[in-house]
Order: sequence, then C-alpha cells, then structure tokens
Amino acid sequence: MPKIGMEGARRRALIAATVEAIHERGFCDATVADIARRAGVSGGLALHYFGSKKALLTATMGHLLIDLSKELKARRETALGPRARISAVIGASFSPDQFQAQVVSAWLAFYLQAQTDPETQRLLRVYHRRLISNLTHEFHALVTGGTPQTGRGRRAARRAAEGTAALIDGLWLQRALARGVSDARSAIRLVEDYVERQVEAARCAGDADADDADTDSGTVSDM
Amino acid sequence: MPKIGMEGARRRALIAATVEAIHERGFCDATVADIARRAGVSGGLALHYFGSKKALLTATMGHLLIDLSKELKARRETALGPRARISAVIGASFSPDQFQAQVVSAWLAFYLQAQTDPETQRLLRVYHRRLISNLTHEFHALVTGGTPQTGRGRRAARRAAEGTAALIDGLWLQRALARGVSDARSAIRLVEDYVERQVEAARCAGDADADDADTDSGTVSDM
DNA sequence: TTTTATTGATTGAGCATTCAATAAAAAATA
DNA sequence: TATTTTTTATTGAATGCTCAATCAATAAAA
Repeated sequence: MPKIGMEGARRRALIAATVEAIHERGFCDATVADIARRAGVSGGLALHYFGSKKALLTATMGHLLIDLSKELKARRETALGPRARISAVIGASFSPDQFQAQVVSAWLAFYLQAQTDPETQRLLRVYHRRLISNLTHEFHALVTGGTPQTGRGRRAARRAAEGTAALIDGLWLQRALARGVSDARSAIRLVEDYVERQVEAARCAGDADADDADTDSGTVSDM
Repeated sequence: MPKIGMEGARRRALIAATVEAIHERGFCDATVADIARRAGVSGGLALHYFGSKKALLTATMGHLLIDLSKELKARRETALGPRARISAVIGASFSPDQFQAQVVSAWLAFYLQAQTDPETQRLLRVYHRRLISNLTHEFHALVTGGTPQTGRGRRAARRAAEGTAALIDGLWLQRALARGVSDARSAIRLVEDYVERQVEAARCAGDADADDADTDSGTVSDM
C-alpha cells in the first residue's frame, strides 16, 4: 500500500533503525533484514533507497555527525562569550539526545570502522579537528581577554582543548560500559571542573609559559 | 610436519594474529581463515585449539586484559608512594606495548562487543572498577597524607580518579583516529597535568569540601 | 498509463564449523 | 636395536547456513 512521498520518512526510519540495531544486535550482527524490519519495511526497500549496506551505514554515521553539529550550533548561538561557548560544547556532548546508550554504541562502531574505512576516518577526523580548533580558540580568548594575539599561550590553549575533548570522549566510553543510567550531570561537572582549572592555571602562568618547549609536536591528534 | 608441544606457541600466535586482523581487516571482516593464515596455520587448527571463533575472540580480550594488568603491576611495584603509583597507572596506559594502533583497535572492538555480549561486559567492568578503586585510594592517600580517614574528601578523590581514567580512555580514542604517530609523551603530560591540578585543588580545599552534596550518586560508572 | 513504492523469492558468495586423512614424534613392544 | 602402537599436530576438502544484492511482479497514486 504505497503512499506518495515516502522516501524521506523511510530514509529517516531506516537510519534510526540502524542505530537501534547496532546497539541491540551488535555492529557485525546487524543485518539489512533486521534493520529493515525495525523500520517496518522489507530488506529490499532498504537497499532500494540506499544502494548497499555500506551506504546505509555511511549515511547513518553522517546523520550522527549532523545531529551533533546541529545541537552544538544551537547552543553556541545562544552563548555569550568564550566561557559560555565552551560550556555549550560540553552541554551538547551530554545532551539527552546525544548521551544515549544507543547513540554511544553507534559512535563506537564508527570509530572502529574508521580504522579500516578511509572515508569514515576522514569524516571523523574533520569533525574532531574542527572541535579542537573551536575549543582552542575559545580557551585562548578566555585567557588573553581583549588583548591582541600574544602568540604565546596558544599552545596552552590547544592543550586545554585537547584535554577537554579527550575527557568528553572518555566519559562517552565509560557510558558504553555503564549498566544503569550513568549520569550526564556528573559528567558535565567533571568536564566543567577541568575547564575551570585549566583556565585558572593559564591565568596564573600569565605570559611566562615558555617552559615546555622541549618537544616540537606537542599535540596528540595533529596530522 | 608436526613438532611436539606446539599448543602454547600456536595459541599465542593465534591471539596475536587476531589483534592484527582486527586492526587491519576490521572486527567484522576478520575471518577465522584470515587469522589462521597470519598465524601461519590452517583455519581448522585455530578451531581445534579454541573451539569456536567466539572463544578465540574472548581469549584475545582476556589476553589484552592480562597484558595490561601485568604492565600495571610491574610499574606499581617499583613505585614509591601514592603519587608515583598514579604515575605508574598513566605510564602503563601509554607504554609502547599498550599504546599501539593495533592494540587500541582491539580494545575498541571489545568495548563495542561488550554492548551485546554480557561476558565481555563483565570482564571490562571488573577491570575498570578495580582501576577506579585503585586510583581513588591513591588520590585519597595523597591528599590526606598520614592522617587517619577523614571520610570527607573521599568523594573528591573518586572524582579525580574517574577524571583520570576518562582522560586516559579519551586519549586512547584519539589515538584510534590519529593517522601518524600520535605521541605517547604528550598524552602522558596531559594526564599528569590533570593529576597535579586535582591534587592542588583538593589540598587547597582542605577539609571544607561539603559543597557539592546535591546529588547522591555522584559517580559516572558505578553500578 | 506512467511514475513511485514495495515486496518476496532467488541467487550466489563467503564463512564457521566438521571431519576424515596424514604425518611426525613418542612410547611400547619384540 | 628394530618394529609396532599410540599420541599429538595438522591439513584441506566438504557441509550447510547466513546474508547482501538482484529482480520480476504488484499495487497504489498521478
């Protein structure tokens, strides 16, 4: 009983079903037929719209990225000042929509897939780099205030940004391990706490921070 | 051309090959035949020794846990005092043997499998709980020194422990994403830095730290 | 009657698992 | 020592199942 204009709805349902299937059956055992059943359609239709299983998985990952980016954008736009924008990142990461067992499972699966699939790797890397770049900028602005670019302290800001991002990722991983409801609030507090201490430390250090120039790379995830 | 007493060597080779295959082919595409080939034996032999593919994967995860535990134990035993024991945990996590792309991939795969396999979940959880428990103890000892149990500050120590563990996990995740050689040294510095600031903060706060008693759970990964 | 939506059967490949056969080493026996 | 028997190690072919992908058929809407 086909109605017209179903494509959009089907695509959305199939993507949601993919996330669900990955969480409940595991990434390897999530079959096209299973995903389609969860979306209330036949396996044939899933492949009709997406072309292949791989394409469906890629589309699902793209959707996760878009969802998170939207959440982030919305919160950043209402935030006043760099400190609030850092909190926006944290808040978005642990928002009810994102910090869900199903979503976390799917993210994990895609991190794993990125090990072997170059396209997945590229997408994740672009996102991660943008996030680090944003956070670095906010940290830097937070410490130097209205002062023009010091050029120094940029490294400290970058380290703070990487620490913040790593902390968020780590808390997501722990979420994947937690049986019951692992609290978003305490996760947020933990990261906010980290941010506070980083800012304090940077402010105390002032511009006399040329003491860790032993290694040139300095960053964890640079390329 | 069978030699006698091969079982041990074969088992070890097959487990190493499993890690390698997961990294290079992906968790889903790592077939028994492929793993066996990397270990230089036939697929039949792999199943002869391990019984099933699932059992081989479980054995591999067990081995990863044992390896990390050994490294940890060795470093803890030569460490003097709580602060050095915390560094031992950090050092072990980023030791050349552990902080390897292949090993990280395998860990990721097992975190994912833990979502659907209760036994895997149990093993990971036990390990994680022990780690948090150890770190909490060390942080607490570090702040209170020889002072008898204050009962207070335990929560702060636990939060510091969870933050440290999350930070380590997050840096592992970033490693999974990094193309080139992501530096262990800078990762270590990042975590050590975090530890230092946590200790400082706890010392400054002293025993007047009854200000965050709003939520009773407080922990991220408790069960 | 053309387009859009949808299904269910079919196909063909890939894979875990089984098993009978083989061959070297070790043990037992002559 | 020489020969047979048992044990251990190992393979490669055969089996049967699952699953992604294809496709012809169908049915509602335009």
